[in-house]
Order: sequence, then structure tokens, then C-alpha cells
Amino acid sequence: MTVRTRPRREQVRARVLEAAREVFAERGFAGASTDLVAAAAGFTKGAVYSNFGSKDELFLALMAAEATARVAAVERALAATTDLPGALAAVGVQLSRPDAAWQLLYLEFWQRAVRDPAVRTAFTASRRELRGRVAAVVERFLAEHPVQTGWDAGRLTVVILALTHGLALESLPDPGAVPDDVMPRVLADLVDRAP
Amino acid sequence: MTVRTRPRREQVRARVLEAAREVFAERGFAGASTDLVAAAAGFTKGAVYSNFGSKDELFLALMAAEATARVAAVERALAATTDLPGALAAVGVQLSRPDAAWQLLYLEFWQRAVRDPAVRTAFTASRRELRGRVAAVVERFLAEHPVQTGWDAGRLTVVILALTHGLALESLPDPGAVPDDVMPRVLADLVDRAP
DNA sequence: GGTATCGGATACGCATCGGTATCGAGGAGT
DNA sequence: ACTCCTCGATACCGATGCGTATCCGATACC
Repeated sequence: MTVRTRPRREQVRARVLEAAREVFAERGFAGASTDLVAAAAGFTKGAVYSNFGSKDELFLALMAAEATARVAAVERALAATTDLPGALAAVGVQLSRPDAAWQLLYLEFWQRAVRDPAVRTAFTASRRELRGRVAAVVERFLAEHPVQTGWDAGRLTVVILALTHGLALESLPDPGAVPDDVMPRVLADLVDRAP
Repeated sequence: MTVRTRPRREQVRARVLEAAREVFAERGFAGASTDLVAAAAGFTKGAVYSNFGSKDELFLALMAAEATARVAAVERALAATTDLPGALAAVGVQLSRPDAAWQLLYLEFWQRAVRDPAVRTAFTASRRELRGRVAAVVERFLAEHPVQTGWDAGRLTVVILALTHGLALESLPDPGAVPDDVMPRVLADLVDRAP
């Protein structure tokens, strides 16, 4: 069998995925050609279609890879902190930092999820997992710290995630539109309410 | 002169813009062809290029029209209400209702604003105008009602707008992900803090 | 070292798209 | 009624894109 002991193929696949990440973020799915993705990876279209059945399949594979990487990164960042501002900062680094490339890529996923039911199932599944992991940390925080708040972990998580995305949406095209202290102050009002 | 007394042309233009609104929202800018837009309007490509210089120009015209319409609608809705929940509901009807078509179209604008500096200036201008109008109403509310809050109108407006967009981003692909009471409860925590 | 196989490169087919040149119908002005 | 002109329809061009068929060099196996 010639099947094993060939690490080359997976390297090619990984490089194509990385290139797809950049090119899709930069031009959008419809605006990016497979030729361009292949060239960005240092290959030609043949390599792409040898590793992925179609442009859609490449997109799905990229979304899956990005989702697991994102969840793992959040998981890792959150495991080390016990306070909510710290946790938020950790999440923020992964989710809400005004990183144009990531936001554009995420919205590309989001758009296709809304438009295409097949994409939607995969998207919502990974999204729910992420929410669940963040919610677990929020819950841990609420249990360990005797803060006075009427918020349960689930709702609070939704607010945090929505706010990070929403603020990024405002600040990315117009830096300065969102004062730096907005997010911490909202958090303070939600969980640090004076008794 | 045959110039005036010809209302036909503006009707064609309006119908093309309306069709562009739907088709761009449904397929995205790159995924929508001018043929398709023209067909959706009941015309052919000739009508489009007779009224708009290029596909980009059509996009810009659509964005401008949508922005003024949106600002006017918010303005109208906000003029009639004096309480913040009411104002929020009014804004929400215009901005955050999980209207897939509008959200998709708005994100299409947003993406091109982030990617293209020329689009960005127009986009941020209209966005600032919208924020300004909402902020004026928020300010009016804060002045008229003796609520205890540490929030100024500008910051509060940013939070409201970001939250509406962020929540729509969560709920649209996954209805049920956002409990109905999240938004009012956040607002209550921000402006109805017990003394 | 010879041979089979794997996988990326090359070339191409077919469809589509943005944009243009041209045509022709129908309303406006006289 | 005749003519002119506007503007949408039609036909077309060059470019580009997705997907495929085929080629060929490198690697694994004997």
C-alpha cells in the first residue's frame, strides 16, 4: 500500500485552506476565484480540485476548520481566567477584536448560512457550541463571585457575543465610532449593579 | 425640448433600484448579475446601463437611496415617541427586526465599505447621520426623564445600534438563539438602575 | 532499477458576466 | 403628418470562472 507515510498531501490541503481563508476574506466567496486561491497557496487549480470536490466544498471545509479552531482558541483562552472582564477580554481577543479579515470571513459564513440551508445547519451547530462554551465560563464566574445580577449565563453570553459583533460592525468601517470604554461599562452595569 | 414632462424615466430608475435591492440582498453584489437585476425589474440590461453608468454606480445609487430612506424612516418613527423603550421599539422596527433581506443588504454595504475606501466614505457618512439622529432622541429622553444613569446619549446610542445588529446576527440564522426579553432587560439595566 | 500509482500541472470546454454598439419604437415638437 | 430624438431592446465581444480530461514528474514498492 502506498497510502500512508505521505505527509505531503495534508500540507497542500492546509496551505490551500489558509489561502482560501485570506482570499475569501479579502474578496468574498463569489468574488474569489479558485485560480486566485490556488495561486495564493502557491499551487494551481489542479491542486485545489484534487483536494476539494468543488468551490462549495472548499468553502464548507474552511468553515468547519475555522469553527473548530475558533472554539478551541476561545476554550483555551477562557480556561485560564476566572473573572468576567478577564474572560471577556479573552473572548474579545478571539471574537471581537476589530480584525477586518476575521470579521469579513465570519460574515461571509453568516451570509451563506442565511441564504443556504445546508450551510446554515453547520453554521448554527458550531455557533451553538461556541455559545455553550462561553456560557459555561460565564456560569462559573457567576457561581464563584457573589455578584448581584438578574442575568443567567445563557442570556449574558448572548449579550456579550452580540455586543462584540455589533461593536465591531460599527467600528471597523469607522474607527473612533465606538469609544473604548463602552464594552466594560456595559458589563459593569449588567453584573456589578449596586445592591 | 423633449426633456421634461416625461415621468417614465424616473419610474424605470426606481424599479431598477428596487429590483437591485432585492437581488443584491438575495445573491450578494458579486453573485448578482446586471441581467438578473434588469429581469427582476421587468427590463433588460439596456435599461440598466441607460440609467446607471456601471454596476458599481448602481450599487452606490442603491446605497445612497437606501440610506436616506432609512434615516427618514427612523426619523419619522422616533419623532412620535418620548420614552426610550418606545424609541427603541421604533428604531428596532427599522434597524433590528430580523429582516433577512435588509440585514443581508446592509452587510453587503458594510463589506464593500470595509474593502473599498470610496464606498467607505459614503457609508460612514450616512451611518454617522443615523447615529446622530438616534442620539438626539436618546438625549431628549435622558433630559426629559430623571433617570439615574451614567450613560451619555452618544455612547448609549452606539450600544443600542450595536446590540440590535449583533442580536440580529445571532438570531437570523438560528431563530430562538436570542430570547425576546434580552434587549429590554439590557436597556433596563443601563438606564433604570436603582438609585 | 524497473514499474505502477499518486497528485499536482496544463489545457480546454462551456457558461456567464460586464460593458458596448447598434437598432428601432414611440413620444415630442412643429 | 412629418421629423427628430430619447431610451430601452438586441446582439455581440472580450474576459473570466468553474469544472474536467489529460499529462507528467515524483514517489512508493518489489
